Amino acid sequence: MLHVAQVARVSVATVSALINGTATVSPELSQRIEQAIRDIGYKRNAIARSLKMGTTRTIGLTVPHITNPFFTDVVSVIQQAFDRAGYAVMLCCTDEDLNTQDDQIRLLLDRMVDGLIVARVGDGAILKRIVDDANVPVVLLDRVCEGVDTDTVVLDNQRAVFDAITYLIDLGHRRIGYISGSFDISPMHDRMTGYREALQAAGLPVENELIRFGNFHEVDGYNATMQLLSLHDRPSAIFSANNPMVIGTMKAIRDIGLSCPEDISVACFDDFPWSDVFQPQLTTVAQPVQAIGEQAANLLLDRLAGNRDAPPRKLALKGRLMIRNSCRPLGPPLGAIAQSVSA
Amino acid sequence: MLHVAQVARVSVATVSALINGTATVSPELSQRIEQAIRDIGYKRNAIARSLKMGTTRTIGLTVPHITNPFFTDVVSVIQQAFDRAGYAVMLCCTDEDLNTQDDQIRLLLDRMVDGLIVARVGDGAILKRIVDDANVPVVLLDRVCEGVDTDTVVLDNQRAVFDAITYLIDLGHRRIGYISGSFDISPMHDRMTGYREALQAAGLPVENELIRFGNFHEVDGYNATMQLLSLHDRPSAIFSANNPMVIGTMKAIRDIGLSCPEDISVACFDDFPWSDVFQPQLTTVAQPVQAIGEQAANLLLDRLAGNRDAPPRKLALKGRLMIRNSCRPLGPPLGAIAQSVSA
DNA sequence: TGACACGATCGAAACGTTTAGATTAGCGTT
DNA sequence: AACGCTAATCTAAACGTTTCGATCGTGTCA
Repeated sequence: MLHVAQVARVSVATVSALINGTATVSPELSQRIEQAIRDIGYKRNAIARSLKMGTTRTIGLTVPHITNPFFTDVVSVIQQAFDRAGYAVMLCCTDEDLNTQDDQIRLLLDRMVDGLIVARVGDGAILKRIVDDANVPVVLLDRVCEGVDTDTVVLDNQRAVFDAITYLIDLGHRRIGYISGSFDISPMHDRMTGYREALQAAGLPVENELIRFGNFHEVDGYNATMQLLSLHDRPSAIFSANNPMVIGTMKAIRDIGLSCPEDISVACFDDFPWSDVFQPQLTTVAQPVQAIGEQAANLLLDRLAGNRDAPPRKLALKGRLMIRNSCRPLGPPLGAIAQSVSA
Repeated sequence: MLHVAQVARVSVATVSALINGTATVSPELSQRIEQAIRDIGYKRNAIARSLKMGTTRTIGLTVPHITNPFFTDVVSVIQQAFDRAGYAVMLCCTDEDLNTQDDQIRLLLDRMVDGLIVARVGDGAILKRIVDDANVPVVLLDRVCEGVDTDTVVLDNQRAVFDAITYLIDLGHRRIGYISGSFDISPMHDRMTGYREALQAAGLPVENELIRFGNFHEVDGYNATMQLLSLHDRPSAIFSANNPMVIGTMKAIRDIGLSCPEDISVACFDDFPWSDVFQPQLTTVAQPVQAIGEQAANLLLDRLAGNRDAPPRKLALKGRLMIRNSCRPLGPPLGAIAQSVSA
């Protein structure tokens, strides 16, 4: 900028005024400056600007795993929204790990992001401290957090799973296996509650041997399913609390020589683009990813626009049960059904 | 930092020296400073540091679409690699659009990223200018670019498609539909060449009516497939040049009342996690995503570590044909085969 | 005892912006 | 002709670091 000013024979202040439109500058000088900018190929240094202005026009986004299609979609929507608003997005993956997440958030705050969208954080206390320390607006995604009073976008997880399990019960299933993610984050807790309540509402027992825990990955779903399928009295249906784990479930079913839905029904949380193209077409709980991403972005953009003092806003969205053909009604001999379907 | 210095009754220079270990500071002062840092809750301002140092420890990464599972995986690998090295990653999605990509790269350069990984850029000239202007190391991914002489990681696209098409020919297919992405990026060009050469090597004609173009999205695959299937003499197999489009292909096949592989065989570029769990299990060309991501990250990290003057390195990796059951041999009546397979 | 090296600490300039406040010139009013 | 007003421009301080060179004891050696 100094260089531009010298070439245009003006002061840096005038150059700055022209670039930012913060003051009127005469036509002659404007032209000289613009010419100099073009000649030199000058680009404003955003770092210096950030230092002076105290704002980076960058936000931080942390998700557990970008390969989970739910988060992939949400990241995509959020990225687009901030792109439109002229913000850059720094993306971090926490790998479902608390320490990693902690590090990531610190990394982002060190870089002076203007705001933070955090999906699925583990520990309320740490987050709370971080949020309080750095005076930066935070939006929590897919997670409520005790003691952290900030904008939040979540799904009504409990209700969604309640509906899905009730659907299975209505089909005639009595022993329904449930594969949960680790319990220290609220969605997993709520989903499990939905499972229990659906069983109880139908007068069915909640049996611990039917409940397994995994760490969200495919391999965890695989192992959990293997355990469920080798039970003395194995379940007739399995519900997986997230998407990567259901891949493991399907692989385990295949490896053990069973098939879905003939031998065992499967449903899971989170829809994905392929679900209605391949067989079996998985019955899923679809989250409104577009809305979730947009709402989260809007909440943060609103804070960034200056609306700092509004009370925390908590948005709860509804999931939708996408009924396909991976769950079969219990009762009639299977052969007949399969025939008539494939005809 | 000034505040810390005042509280510890030392100069800012000493605080800086202690924090960075750039000079020895006596035990007493060290202790006073550390205490002050703790008391105040001081965090070094990375922006100010970046301004002074001329380095942000941040890299820019642009991909066409993060929802394409190939790019999702690559992004994930790259993110992890840079995370380990203490770099943050700014992610941009170009939406397969040239102007968008241009804007994104400018945005990233304005923010003084230390390096850039660009996947699938469209126009060589623009990129070249940008790369030359900003004196920043660039790694090209999934794309060679005429006139831009920089580190590159690509797949041997031509060979990979050649092998896939040859596989279909060996199965007895003679009329093989091909759905390409738009032609102005090198992978699409090379893949098409692989298609043509495989046909020619087998003495088969290259028929234009069997070749369709789309813009990488599901809907494009859908439309292209609809056209192919309504041909007077429709193809017995379809190869889709990318992954999202093949979803459209499968949906079109379903909507038109056909089934795969019974009525039509399907194969595509890019593997995805679900491909061997659901039916039909899609035959795909799998890219070594892990290796691609790691190599790209390593190339850039090496430049960032100071190795600026080494000549551009071009890495070409090999794809792998994952043969599953979405392509059937032509000839014998289908019933018998399906029976024996499902038994 | 003086010269000198060395280790610890500090002062101040620099990175490239923004911006408050000072300065200047031009112009109409009285 | 003196005055004040406005618009255009400039000067210089600030943002929070890093780092070069200066300063100041202190101990060592001749």
